[in-house]
Amino acid sequence: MASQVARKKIRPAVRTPTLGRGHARVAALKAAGAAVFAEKGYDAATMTEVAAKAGAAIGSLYQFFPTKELLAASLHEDLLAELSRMLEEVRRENAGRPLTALADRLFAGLADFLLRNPAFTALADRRDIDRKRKRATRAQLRGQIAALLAQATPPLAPGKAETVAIVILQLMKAVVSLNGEDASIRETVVPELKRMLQLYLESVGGE
Amino acid sequence: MASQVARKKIRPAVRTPTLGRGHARVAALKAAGAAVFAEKGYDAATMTEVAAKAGAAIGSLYQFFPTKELLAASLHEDLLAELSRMLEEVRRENAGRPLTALADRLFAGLADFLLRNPAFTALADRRDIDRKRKRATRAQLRGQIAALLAQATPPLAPGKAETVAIVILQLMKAVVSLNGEDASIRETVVPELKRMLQLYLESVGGE
Amino acid sequence: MASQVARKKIRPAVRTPTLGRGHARVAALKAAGAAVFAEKGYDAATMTEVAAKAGAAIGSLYQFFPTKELLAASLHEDLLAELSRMLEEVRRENAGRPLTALADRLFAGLADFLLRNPAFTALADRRDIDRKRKRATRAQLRGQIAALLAQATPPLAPGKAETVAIVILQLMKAVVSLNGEDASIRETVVPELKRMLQLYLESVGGE
Amino acid sequence: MASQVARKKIRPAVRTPTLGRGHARVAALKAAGAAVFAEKGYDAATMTEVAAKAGAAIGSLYQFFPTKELLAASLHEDLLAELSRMLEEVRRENAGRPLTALADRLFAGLADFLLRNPAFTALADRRDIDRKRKRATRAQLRGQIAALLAQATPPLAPGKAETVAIVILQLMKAVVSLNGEDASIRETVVPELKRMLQLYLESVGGE
DNA sequence: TATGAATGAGAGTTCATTCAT
DNA sequence: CATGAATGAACTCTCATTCAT
Repeated sequence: MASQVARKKIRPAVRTPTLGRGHARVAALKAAGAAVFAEKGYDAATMTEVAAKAGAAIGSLYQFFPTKELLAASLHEDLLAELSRMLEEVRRENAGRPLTALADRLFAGLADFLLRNPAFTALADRRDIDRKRKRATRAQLRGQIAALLAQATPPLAPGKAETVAIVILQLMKAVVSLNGEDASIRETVVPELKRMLQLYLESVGGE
Repeated sequence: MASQVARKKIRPAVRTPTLGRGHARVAALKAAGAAVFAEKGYDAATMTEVAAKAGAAIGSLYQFFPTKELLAASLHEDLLAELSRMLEEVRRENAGRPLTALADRLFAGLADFLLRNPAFTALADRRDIDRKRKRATRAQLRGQIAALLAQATPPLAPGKAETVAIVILQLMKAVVSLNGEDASIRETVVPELKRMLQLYLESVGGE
Repeated sequence: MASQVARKKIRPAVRTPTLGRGHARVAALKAAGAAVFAEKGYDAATMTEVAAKAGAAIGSLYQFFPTKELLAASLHEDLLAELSRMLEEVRRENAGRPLTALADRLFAGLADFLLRNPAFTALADRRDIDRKRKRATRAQLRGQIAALLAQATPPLAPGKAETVAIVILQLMKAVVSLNGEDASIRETVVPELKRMLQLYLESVGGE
Repeated sequence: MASQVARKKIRPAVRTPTLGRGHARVAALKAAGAAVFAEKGYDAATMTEVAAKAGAAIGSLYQFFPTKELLAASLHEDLLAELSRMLEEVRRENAGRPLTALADRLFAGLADFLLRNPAFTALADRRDIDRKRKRATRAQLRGQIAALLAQATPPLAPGKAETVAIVILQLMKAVVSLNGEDASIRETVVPELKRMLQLYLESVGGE
């Protein structure tokens, strides 16, 4: 066969299946990937384990995701899109409400999303992704949240909205990271974080 | 990479050198380890690279740290000890001051420590360390901070102090994670996080 | 890459299509195969790439050529046949002419053929084909060329003709291999090789 | 361990052993590499087979030759150097002799070298090496042979010497390629090729 | 018959760890 | 103790080939 050597690498891309059965496969592979990445983190995750968990042969996995990196990227994109949809929905349903109410809803939505998709955290925190991509991704997320916050009544100034978006995102990470703790700690601290945010927002919104 | 298997596991203990020369060696190895772990993360770090960066032979590294895991643990312990010393110092020098002042000083100290010791974050966040060890470590850190906060004037209730300690720690992580961002973002958001904390502490301390 | 193993080996035979459509398919596949083999060599060539270049599905390629080996063999045969036709034509049109004129014509014909069919070289040089097949193929080619040379005026002795055929063939390879070189080199050296051959033939023919 | 992923690839280089026993290993590995490359060609050769033939573990092979490519390159360089030494020796010992004698000696030396080092042919003919490297290598070889020829009595004009060098080299390839043939063929044709060269050189030298 | 998904042996390569010198 | 060579399991990825649709 062709040299096993690293060949030209013509920028391989995720292959979209053309046949029906392929779609199910791809879905299973993605699910398995998400599970493994979530459990072990990107580095410690193994393509072999992903394939096994999906009940597929290793070659099948590679048919659709030509590299581990691409599998991760694809997963990340999917999750990002879902998150984006969720944010848009929150925006639609809560436009015009006061800032604190907005933040409450947003907080709940984010927490729900992150808890249901632990792979997102694992993939977003990777230290070895393209700086640009990382930056772009964050900018998009922040932008969307800022836009959401800007629709409060009274409205937040755009610059302020961006800052507040970042603050909220950071608090979200805190909430998520508390997930590894005892329930008693979680149940004590999470409400405090929320309360802290509310205090902060009141001070911000009243400006 | 899915942990390269540890072939055998007899004798798991960091060897403490007896001679002065040994101490220098160990120090160099630790410094190199910290640098590499900080730069690449635990998984992607390589024992070979650590040894090389320390100007030592790979065998020499293993003489003192029989396992990658043990090197990380040793490093982590060292940093924890240093952090502990720092916290104790803050406590000594600020006992009796109001809560907000305490928090300010603590915040500054923590930020300084974490920025000077990026390896700490890399090692503390590892997903694959002994759950127990992790828990114990956190408990110790939180306890120390809680003790510090309990010495405010007026004093915080012990239970409350523990909660606040966690909140502060989480905010610290946020500050640290903002380090990868543009300076402009950092300079806008970090003060806001501080302000948020102050608002929170005022509400807590006034109880 | 150390031949990817042929899993099973039942039914090894090129399927000949019955319909017109099939013929077009096969032709496209062969053309693609020739192109890929010529560009990358047998080992580095990929069945997938061949199919892609032919605009066919991989399954379609295997329908007609159950093995990479068989595709190569089929191609090789085709080219050999074409070469044979060409030699026959040269023989017909030049019978009775002096040896040097014959050689000139032969040289031109061979060069033209090899330059138009780079796959021939790629396939003929394979180190891993059946020794017997290789030998037989060469014998045929040499025989045909010897027969051609034997028709010169004055005629060459049969044994001598065989030897001269080999010499000519070797010189042809040289000409072909010079194709990767700068034009200036090619244009200087190729005429010299021809001149050398003429000198040699004069010495041979005058015996 | 560190990501199994293709990392930065900091231009790895062949490692020279520092300890005595390493030298023996490296020699064995090179010998095995030469044997396998010669037998199967670069593509079909396997690092595993090379290691096995050297009686070494695969990791040992990679300790000194971080890639298959580098092993091949190192081997090629060695052989080139040996060839170069041989040519220099021929030059030293035959300066001033007539062109035909020179060529005779050169021919014998080259044939001997190539027959003793079949890996050279396998490695020099690789289709996938850097065009520049290939060109440079050939230029060097030709230059050295041309220099040798220029020392004939009477001397060859430099431009002509370069051309003749190429002609000789091409004839050498022919000789080598005849090695796969029956002894009877080889013994008939090789002398003819030599005779052809002599005729050519007489015509060239007499200009 | 055409299509493309599925398969899995095998290739190149890495790195934690051991051990002779 | 120091050194660096030796080891080999495990990893990512490829591709000839098969087979369900």
